[in-house]
This record gives sequence, C-alpha cells and structure tokens, in this order.
Amino acid sequence: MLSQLRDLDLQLLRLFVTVVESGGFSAAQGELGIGQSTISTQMAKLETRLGFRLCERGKSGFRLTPKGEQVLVATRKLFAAIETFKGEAQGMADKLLGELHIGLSEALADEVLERLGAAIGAFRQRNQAVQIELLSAMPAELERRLLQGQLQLAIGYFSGSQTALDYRPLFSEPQRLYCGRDHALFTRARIDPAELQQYDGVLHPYRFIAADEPWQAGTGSARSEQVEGSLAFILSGAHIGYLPEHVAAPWEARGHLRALLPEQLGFAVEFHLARHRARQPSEAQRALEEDLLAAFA
Amino acid sequence: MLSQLRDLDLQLLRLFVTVVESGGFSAAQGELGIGQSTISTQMAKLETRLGFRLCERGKSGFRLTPKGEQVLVATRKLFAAIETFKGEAQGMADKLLGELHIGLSEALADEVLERLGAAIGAFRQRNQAVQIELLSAMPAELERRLLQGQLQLAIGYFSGSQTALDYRPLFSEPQRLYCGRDHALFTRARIDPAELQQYDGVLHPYRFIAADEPWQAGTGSARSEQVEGSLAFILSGAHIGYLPEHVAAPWEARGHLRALLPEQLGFAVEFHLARHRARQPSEAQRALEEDLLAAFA
DNA sequence: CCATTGCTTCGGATAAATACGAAGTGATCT
DNA sequence: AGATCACTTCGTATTTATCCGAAGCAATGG
Repeated sequence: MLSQLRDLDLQLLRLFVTVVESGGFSAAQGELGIGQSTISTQMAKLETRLGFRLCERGKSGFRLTPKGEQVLVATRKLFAAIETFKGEAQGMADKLLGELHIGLSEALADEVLERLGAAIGAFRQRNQAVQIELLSAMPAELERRLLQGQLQLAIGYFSGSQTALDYRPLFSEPQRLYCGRDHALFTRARIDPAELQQYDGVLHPYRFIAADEPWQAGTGSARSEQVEGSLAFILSGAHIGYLPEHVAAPWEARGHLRALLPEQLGFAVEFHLARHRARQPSEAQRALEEDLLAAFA
Repeated sequence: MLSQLRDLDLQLLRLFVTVVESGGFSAAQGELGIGQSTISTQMAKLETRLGFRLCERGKSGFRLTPKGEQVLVATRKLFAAIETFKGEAQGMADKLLGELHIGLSEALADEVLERLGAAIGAFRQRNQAVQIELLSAMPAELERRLLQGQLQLAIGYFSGSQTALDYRPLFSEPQRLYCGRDHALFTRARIDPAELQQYDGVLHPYRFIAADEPWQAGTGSARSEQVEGSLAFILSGAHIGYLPEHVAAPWEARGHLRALLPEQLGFAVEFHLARHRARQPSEAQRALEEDLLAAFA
C-alpha cells in the first residue's frame, strides 16, 4: 500500500498495455519475447507499486479490474505525451535554432543586396526557426562586434589584420578615382598621373586599406569614413577621391562625375565574409555561411 | 545521430533539469547526490540518445544551447504529464470503482427502504465512483441472478438452501395471518386454531419457507407469489393468508383486515443480505456490505 | 608562468534489474 | 479422477545500470 510510484517504470506500463492487448500473460509472451513467469513477476511488481490489482487472471479468463481499465486509459494518455516529447526531440535533432546577428558594410551595391537576399532565401528554405538580425556599420565597428560576440558574421571590407577573425572572400567591388563637374580636371583631355599629386583628395581613414590604392591622396583637408561623405566632397569640385563604381555610376551618367584614368588608377576592394575564428559556430551559422558563399560564388 | 530515444530514460531527463536549475555540473552534484563525473557521463549519454548537444559547459560558464532550451521546455511538459498520471493512479488507489448490481425483494417496509437509503448514503460518502443498480424481483430470481453473477448482493427472504450463497441476517419482518372484512372469521369473537384448517388459504409457492408458518394452508385454490396478490385474495373475503404486518397495517386500521390470533399464529420472516460465496467481492462491494450491515444493526 | 576550476575519460567495483526454468497452485475440462 | 491450462513462487544466473575516483584536458585568473 506504499505505492511509491517513484520512478514510474515505463517498461512495466508498456508490458501492462501489451498484456492487455494480448489478452493474457501467456498470450503476451510471444509479443514481448519473454517468458510468462517473468511477465507474472513484472505485473506483480507494477501492481505493488500502484498499490492495487490491475487485472484478474487465471483459467477463468483474463479481465481488467475497474482500476485496471482506468490505469489503461491513463497509461495510453501518458504514452501519447511521451510520443509527443519524442516527436519534438526528434524534430529538433536536425532543426536549426538560435539567433544569428549579421553585420553589413554600408552602401552595398544593389547586386550584392540581391545576392544577400538570395542567400537568406535559401537559408529560410531549410528546416529552421532562426532569429536573424541585420546591422549596418563601419568596418571597424563590425570587427569589434565580431570579437565581442555580438555578431556571428559580417560582410564587408576589412583590414585583415585581426588574426582572431577568419575572412573568406565573397566578391570584389571596383573602385575608381573621381572628380566633380566643377573640378579643374573634369574637362581635361589628357591627364598625367604624376600631375594628380597636386590636387586635394578625400581621406577615408578606416574605410579601405589605403595602401591598395594606386593614387594616394596627399593633403588631408577632407576626411570621411562613409561613402556618402566622400561623394559630397567630390561633388563639391574641391576634392578628388575614390568611390565604388556602383555609387558613382548614376552621377557619372548625369555628367556630375568623371572617372580619372580608370584603367590605371582604378582598383578593386575585396569584400569578405568575416567570423570569429575561435568561437565555434552554431549549425545555423554554418548553414548560413554555406548559403552566403554559394550565393556569391 | 541514431538518436534511438528508445526507452526515454526519465532519470536522465530529470538529471538534465536539475543540472540546468543548478547551473552547472559541479553545482548540481550536491543537489543530485552523485559525483560530477557521473553527471558528465549521464549528460553525455542523454545527448547521444537525443543526437544533439544540450548545453555548453566548461570554465567559460554553463549555458543551454537553443535546442537545450527547447528540450527543457518539452521535458517540463512531459514531467507534467507524468505527474498527472501519478496523480490519477494515486487517487485511484483508495477509490472504489466498478458496478454494483443489487437485488431487492418486493414490498419492503418503509423503514427498510429508509435504512437501505441510509446505507447507500453512507456509501456515497466514501471515495468512490461506483455505478449502482437496483432491481426488484422474487427471491428465486434474486438467487438465480446471484449465482450467475448478474447480481453482487441481494436483500430478501431466501430459502437458505443455496450452499453457494452466503446469507447474513439483516432484519426480520413480522408476518400475521389475516382475513378480510367479508370473511366468516372477521367478526368471530373467539377463534379456535384447530378450526382454521377448514378455511381456504392463499398459497405462496416460493415466497417464504412455508414450513416456518404456524398455520399451514390446506387447499390450494389461491396462489400468489407476490404480496399484492395475496392481499387481493384476502381482501376478497374468500381466503385467509399471511401478510407482512406493515402491508396489512393500513388496511387493518381502516377495518378491512383482521389479524387472526397474532400471538399464536404470527411469525417472523428473516431477511438476509445474500451474496455469492466463492466469487470474491470487489472493494466497493465489501464497502457497501459494511454500510448495509451497519444501517440495519 | 602556475594554480584553479569545470568538465571529460577511463577502469573497475557494486548494486540492481531482468531473465529463465522448475516446482507448485487452483480452476476447469474430459 | 486425472489431465490441462494459466498463473504464481522460488532460486539462481546473467546482464545492465550506476557510481566512484584517478588521471587528463582546456580555459581562466592571478
């Protein structure tokens, strides 16, 4: 009568159900694959735990006691709950979960955004329920957040100097040197590269690795980290400077900008997918990385 | 990756929850009363079964993986279902269940019905959910149904000859010999017992054990198994016969019946609570028997 | 750099569950 | 009466679960 029910031996309950469905102990031994004496012992054990008899048996036939019927119902309900749990756990096994925080450089080309969109679309096709958050910021800020773990991934142009971060190339963005409509060089037929040195350029302290640029701005009376700032300086006619081709293109078409010796002075900025090297990525992150690399391949 | 989840070891899940609530493996060892190496092994086992990692741990701290959180929620749900089951089983342990079919003799005295009502009332106070069914029938019918198991209990006057049945005395019903208003004996001052032999009586083949009756009806031109029939015969003035005192009383008060030598010719019929001797009673039946015996004590 | 912490892994001891089969019981059928 | 069936009980063997402690490993903090 103690009826501890302490650990609720599921195996005993399963045995009980099978016995009921088979309609007797000896009838169940085939189904269960164990001898009838074992079944008898197990049933007795279950009944002791519960504190009451579950079924009457003997030559006079097998039938459940009223409590046995109740227990059968309750057991089936319990098994349903267990199946639910198993289903949830099973479905979880290959499902991507969690949150992904992704940083982006500013002023991305339309085509880049399209590819990014394609990657996210592919990712959403997966079996997942991931919270994705996008954030635009300057390269240094992106790297800082990657290192702090506030971001899992970032797309942009990076110094490459952070050894704690891992960079994989995604695409390259062509850059050209531009002058504005009101600039002295705008109408010049032939331009001598050496002569450019005398003009005032736009500095972008962190934006790119300046060393890559074929033309190095001499003076530093204009500085802007953002593309928009550089554009404004150049449009003013007082400065020349580098802009992404896709940013300058519409202004160039309307006759506000002119590219200076694009063949010689143009260069490309490599955009990378950056992540923390040590922090090992979640499955979701790995999957999204895969989708991103595929979209930009 | 097999993630069998075959037997869904509840102990592992319980351990997992405790570990989460404690916030780490070593923190949980006090709560669980086992060493941390065991906890580590068990957690690894659970993760293997599920097929994915539940938490990140190490000096860098303890935290659940996204899946771990989901599993935690699912586990709590499962535990709630288990608690429900245990509650149901526990509540069932001392609860009376099943059906009780009870047979009653006809024409029971009001006071008997009252006591029967009291017994049922007492029974309903118990922790029970029993379906009770009452059936009125003739004694032989009651015995037959008891033997067949259609009835668990019966209250009535019985032959006592059925050795398979067990009879316990409940109360006795006084019986008297009556004649009707139109009968020759109705106005007779002194009645000689010997003289009664000449009158026509009412036979009741099965109703009582006729041998108990002080006066034995001679002829057999009137027969009735039921009390109502006997009453009708006697009221006719053509027959004399035995009736339960409580049945005759209102008629006697109105001057329609007269009891003949009640002191000499009256007798008592013992009413019993009968049940099947071999078939061992349910708890509910035993409880109701107890309440019945108490009500008639 | 070393000490500490939190976990993992390994080997081995102990306890518990699980099983079988033989013997026994009691009801039922022939 | 005897055979049979369905289950119980008992003794025992074997597998399995559970646990500990020692050793190892990686990360953290002085």
